[in-house]
Amino acid sequence: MPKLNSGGPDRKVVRVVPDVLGITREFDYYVPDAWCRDGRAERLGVGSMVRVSLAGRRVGAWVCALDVEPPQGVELAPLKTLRGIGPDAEMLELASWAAWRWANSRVKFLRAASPPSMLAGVPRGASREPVPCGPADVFSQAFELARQRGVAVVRTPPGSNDVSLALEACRGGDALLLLADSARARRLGIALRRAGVKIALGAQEWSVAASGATVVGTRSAVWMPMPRLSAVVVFDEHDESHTEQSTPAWNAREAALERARRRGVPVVLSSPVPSLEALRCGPLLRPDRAAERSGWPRVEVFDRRTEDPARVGLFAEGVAAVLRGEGRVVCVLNRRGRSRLLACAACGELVRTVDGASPMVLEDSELRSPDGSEVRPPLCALCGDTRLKNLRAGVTRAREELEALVGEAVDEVTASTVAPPASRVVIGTEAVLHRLEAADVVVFLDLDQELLAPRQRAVEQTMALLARAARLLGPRHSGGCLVLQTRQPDHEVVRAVRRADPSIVAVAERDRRRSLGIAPYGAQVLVSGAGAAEFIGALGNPAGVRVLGPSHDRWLLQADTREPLLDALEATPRPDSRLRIEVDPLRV
DNA sequence: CGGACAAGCTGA
DNA sequence: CAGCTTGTCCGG
Repeated sequence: MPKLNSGGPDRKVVRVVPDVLGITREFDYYVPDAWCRDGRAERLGVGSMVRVSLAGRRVGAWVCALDVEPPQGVELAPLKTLRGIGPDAEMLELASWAAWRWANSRVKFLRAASPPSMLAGVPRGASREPVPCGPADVFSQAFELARQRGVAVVRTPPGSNDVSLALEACRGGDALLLLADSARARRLGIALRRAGVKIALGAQEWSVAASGATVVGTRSAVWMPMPRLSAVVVFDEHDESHTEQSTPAWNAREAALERARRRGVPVVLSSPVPSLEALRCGPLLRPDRAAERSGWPRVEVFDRRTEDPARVGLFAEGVAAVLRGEGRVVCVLNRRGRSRLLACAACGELVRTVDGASPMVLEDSELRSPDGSEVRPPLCALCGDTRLKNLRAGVTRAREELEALVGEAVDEVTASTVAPPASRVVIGTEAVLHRLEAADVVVFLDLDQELLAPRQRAVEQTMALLARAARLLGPRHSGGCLVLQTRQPDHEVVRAVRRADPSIVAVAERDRRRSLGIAPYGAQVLVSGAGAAEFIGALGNPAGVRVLGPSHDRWLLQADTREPLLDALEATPRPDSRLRIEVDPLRV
């Protein structure tokens, strides 16, 4: 049978994915005869990166299949250039899955899985060095469980050592170690290298990873090649840094879980405050009560309701004594957004919705909830007094007050600050907790702002913030102190850190989210952008999917399970205008 | 994505 | 009906 379409008899034909956003199809090209003579055909394989001519222009492409049967009646073109090696078959498939999972282009994930600069080939991998065995502890138990069940969650006190868990993961093969920030990844990488583990640290060492190594890095490391992958650890799995902030807003924990499932290797998720998502994946291992307690700092709570309402300022009575002591003091005041917080000037009660979950603000002489569903006259729900006081003050104002209070210079740290703070006492937004390594006292000047933030995940985000503060403070015996200024001293978050028992929050949150049908007990997708209306129209009303909105030009899709929702998104044609689809949004 | 081409609008 | 805009299709 003559092959009219293959450019000649017995020509090798490969299938490629063009590196062009907006093209989802695959195309076939034949391998030029010259490549067969000079050995390039030998090097060509699934995952090779090439250049091809497509619709008259040169574009990059990934080879996704060899020796394919092209469709009849199509005149094939030759491959133009062999550029180097790229994502292997495993990662090509994972990228396809990720495209579905986060309702976005496969090309974006293939780019993430490609080397940062072209590589001709993979260096021969050295044989594995033996990794020293640690003592049988909670970490080895975690891996034993994970090997049986696929996934295990281990609750580690804040600031616990990454190295012993990492070494446990490296036993018996190459581990994928994902951390929430690059400084910590670098530190762990260096420690492992010292311990004799062959590692690839970050994307720059893509070729090392491809030759077989333990991979240490932040979220993007989940796309690194790992021919001998044997275990996965996600450190601080609850941390929002594991989620990419721009679209596609993929999450490294979820990607790692899927990658491990496909490879049949165990995953250990570690965190001082495990997410509900993690807790649903596998059994939880906890350190004993005494060990966990010793990992959290001492907590001091200032109940702001008990103060003279007429004189209540940013700093509680008595907190000054804590601030004037020795050592580094960090004050946290998140100033994000413009939302105000009102309290009764007579009794100190916060002005909030009936369910107590959100603050209400004064608009047109009426109190309104953030979603506008609740409106009432401007009086205190508890004592009926009409005098309401705005509790908000910005970081800059607070810094001046703080300087007056402690009688020394105070530096301010926000997300845009570059210079490291030099003063003993520092004030800032939560960015300050990311900027500093250690502190003796951390004061949350307005914990209620965090707890009452109009976000679905406000409670777990506050808990994560406190865990980060606890890391700065070090274990209990080091003498650090976590100070909380709040009008909700009985809130589950406050009880949880006081008792060093994150389960208190997990249980309360689990019940709340179950009853609301939100993640991880329900799937949510946020659709926005100029093309959103058109897209929602084209989506129609798929079975099991609830379409809410628009509110602020955004639609919220909800379903009991993720799969039918994602399948519906995949099947819906994209409009030409801008469209942002966020699966499992962190803020709704 | 970006080029090709078809269908639709405008002004003489 | 040339000359232009807008829309739809398709690429190997």
